[in-house]
Amino acid sequence: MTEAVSRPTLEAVAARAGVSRATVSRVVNGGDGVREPLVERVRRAVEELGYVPNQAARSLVTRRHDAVAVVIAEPETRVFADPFFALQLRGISKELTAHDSQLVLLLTEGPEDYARVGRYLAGGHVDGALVFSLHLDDPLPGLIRGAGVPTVFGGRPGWGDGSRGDGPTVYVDSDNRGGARDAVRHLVGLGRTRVAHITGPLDQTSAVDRLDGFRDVMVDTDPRLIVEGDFTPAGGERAMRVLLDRCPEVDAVFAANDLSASGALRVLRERGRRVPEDVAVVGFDDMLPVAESAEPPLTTVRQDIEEMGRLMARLLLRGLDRRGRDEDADPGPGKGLGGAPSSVVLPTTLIRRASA
Amino acid sequence: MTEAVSRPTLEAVAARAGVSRATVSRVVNGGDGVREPLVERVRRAVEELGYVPNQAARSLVTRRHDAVAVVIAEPETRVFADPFFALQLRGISKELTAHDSQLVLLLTEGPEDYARVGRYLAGGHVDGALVFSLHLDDPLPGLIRGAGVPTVFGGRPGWGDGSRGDGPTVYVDSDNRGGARDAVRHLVGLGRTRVAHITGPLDQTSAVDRLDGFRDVMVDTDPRLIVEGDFTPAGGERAMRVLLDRCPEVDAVFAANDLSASGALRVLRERGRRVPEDVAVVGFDDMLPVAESAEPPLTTVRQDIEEMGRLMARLLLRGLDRRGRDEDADPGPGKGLGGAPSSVVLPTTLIRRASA
DNA sequence: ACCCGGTCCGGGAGCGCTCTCAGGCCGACC
DNA sequence: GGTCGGCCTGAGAGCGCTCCCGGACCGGGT
Repeated sequence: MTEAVSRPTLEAVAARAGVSRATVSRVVNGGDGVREPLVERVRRAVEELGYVPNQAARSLVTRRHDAVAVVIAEPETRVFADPFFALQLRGISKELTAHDSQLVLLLTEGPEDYARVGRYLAGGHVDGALVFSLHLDDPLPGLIRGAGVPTVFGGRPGWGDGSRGDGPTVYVDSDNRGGARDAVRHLVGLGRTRVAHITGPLDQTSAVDRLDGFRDVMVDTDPRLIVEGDFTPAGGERAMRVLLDRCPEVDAVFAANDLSASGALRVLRERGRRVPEDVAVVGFDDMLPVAESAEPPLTTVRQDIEEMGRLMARLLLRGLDRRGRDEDADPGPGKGLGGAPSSVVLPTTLIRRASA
Repeated sequence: MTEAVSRPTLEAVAARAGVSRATVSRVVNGGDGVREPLVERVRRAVEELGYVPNQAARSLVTRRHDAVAVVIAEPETRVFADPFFALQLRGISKELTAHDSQLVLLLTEGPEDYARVGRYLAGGHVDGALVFSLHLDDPLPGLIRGAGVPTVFGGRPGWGDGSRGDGPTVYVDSDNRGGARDAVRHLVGLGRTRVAHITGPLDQTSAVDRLDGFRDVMVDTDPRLIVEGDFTPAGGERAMRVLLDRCPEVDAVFAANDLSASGALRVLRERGRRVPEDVAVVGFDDMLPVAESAEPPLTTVRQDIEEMGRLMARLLLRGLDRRGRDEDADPGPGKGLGGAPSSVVLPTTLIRRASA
C-alpha cells in the first residue's frame, strides 16, 4: 500500500539549509530579520524537500487556525433552491482564500444540531464564524454569540441591529427594503394604481423588510392587496388566486421573490390576464433560471450575492486582525478603516425585463 | 474587550478529578480500561470545566484530523444553478457529522487555483477528499491523486473507471446512461418515432453518458436529430430551433437537462407546437423550480442528489477506516463490507408530469 | 507462601512548531 | 580604542495531547 511518506519537518529543512529551526521558521513566516543569503538557502531547502508547515503544530502554539466556520441553518437550505447559496459561498471562499484561511462548513439539521455547532465553535477550532440564520425566532445566533467567537451574520438577524450583550452585532444584508421600494415605485411609475404584494414568510427578516419597503411606497394601501406567501411557486399561486378573487381589478403585483412571482404568473395566465398589459409583475432576487425563463421574463430586483459573501468574510477577517493587533498596541486613531467593523447593507438593482 | 478565557486543558481536568492526564485522555477517548467510578469522576470534571479537547494538539500526535476536504472546481459552480450543489453538500455534511468529521470546503477559481488545492491536500491537513470535477480534460483529478490523499470523486471522472497509477478510482455517480434510456423509452412508448436529443456540453461525462443512453435506444437514429446544447436555457433554445429547421416532423425531444428543456419548450411554444400533443419533451435532473414551474410541467429524470453526497462521504470514511485498521491487523476475509470501497452508480427515476 | 498473569493507572517522552532570550558580531560614536 | 547599541542567529522551553511503558495491585493456581 502506498504508505504516506512522512513529510519533512522544520528540523529537516534546517539541517539541509545548515541553519537552525528558528531561522527556517522565520523565513517560512515572511523572512523578516533574516539576511538575504540565508533566506535564499532556506527557500531552496524548502523547495527541494517539498516542505509544507504542519498546521496542527502551528495552531497549537499560535492559537490561530486560519480557518473560519460557515454555519448554515437547515431551514435556509430549503430556501436556497437557487444559486444563492453557491454564490454566497463563492464570495466567502474567494475572500478567505486571499487571506490564506480555510472554510469549514457547518450545516445544521434542525435545532438538535445547534448544540453540536455551539460546542464546535466554543471549542476554539476556528478563528471566527459566518452565520446564516434569517429567522426571527432562531436560537442559533444567540447561541453562537454565547460561544464567544467573532461572528458576522448573513442577513439581518431577528433581534434587529442593536447590541446584545457584548458588542454590536455585525451583519451584511442587501437592501431588501430599498429594493422593494424601487420595485413598487417602478410599478407606480408605469401608471398602475392597484398594486398588490405577495409577501414571503413573515418570520424571515428579508420578507419583513420587503413588506416594509412595499408599505413605504403604498402608504394607505388596501390591506386586502397584501397576501402572505411563502417564497415558493405554490405559495405564489395560492396568493395570486386570493388576490384575484378579492380584488379583480388588481393591475400590478410585487412578489417578494421570483419563485412566488412565477407562481403568480402561472395563475394570471390561467385566468386569462395578460402580463404585463393587464397585470404587471415584479419579483425579487433575480434568480436567473427562474426569472429569465419565466413567461414573460421577469422584471425583478437583483442583489449582488457573491459580493455579500465576500463582504462578510472581509468584515470578519478585519475584525480578527484588529483583535490581534489590539492586544499589544493601542490601535491609534484615524487608521482609515480602523474602527470596529459595522454592518453593511448592499444596494440592489432593478432589472427590467418583460413582465413590468 | 471580552478576552477569550483560556480554555481548560486535560491537565486541569485531571487535577480536578484527582487523576492523571493519561486517565482523562482515556476517558475522553471512549473510556476503555478505566474503572467506572473514575470514569464518572472524570466525566463530571469535564462537564464542570466545560472541557473541549484541543484538536490541534490531538492531530499533532495522532496525525488524524477528523476533517475531509470537499473540492469543487469552479466550472461546476456555474452549472450548479440549482439545488444540486446544496443538496450534495447536505448529504456529505450529514454523513461526516455522524462520524465527527469536519467539512473543509475548497472552491477553485480556475486552474490557477489548482496548485493551491494540491498543496493543501498534500499538506496533510485533512484525512481525505471528496472531489467534484466532471470535465474530461480537467487536470484536477490527476493532480489530487498525485497528492496521495484518499479521494472519492463525485461523478465519473474523465478517464473512465479504470485504475490510474495506485489503486482504482472510486466515484459515485447517478446512472446517467440508464436514466437517459428510461427517458427515451418513455417517449418511444408514447408512440413517438422522430425522437431528438439536445445534448449537454460533451466535455462532461454526464452529458456523454446521457447521449450514450439516448443512442442505446435510438440505435439507428438520424444524426441530424442530435444537436449539441450546453445545459443552459439559451442553448436549449438554439438547439430546438436547429432541430425544428432541420427536421420539422420531430415529435419528441429528450433534453440532457431541465434547463435546456425549458429553452426548448419556449421555442416550441413560439413556433406554435403544442406540448405534449405535437412534441413530447423530457428533461433530466428534476431541478424543481424549473421542472415544476415549466409550461407545461416537465417530465424528467430524477436523481437522488443528497444520497450521492452521503454515499461519497460514506465511501471515503470507510476507506479511511480500513486504511487505519490495515496497519496492524490483517483485515480477514468476509468482513461483509470489508473490501476496498468501489464506485457506486445510483439509479434514477422517471418523473412523469405533463410534458410527455 | 510464592509466582504469574491480567487489569488499571501514572510518569514521561515527544508530536512539529513558535517565540523569547541570550549571545555573537559589527559598525558607530565619543 | 573602547563601549554601546542594533541586528542576526541559535538554543531551548513549551503549546496540549497521545501513547508507550513500567509499577501497583489483585486473584488464582501450585
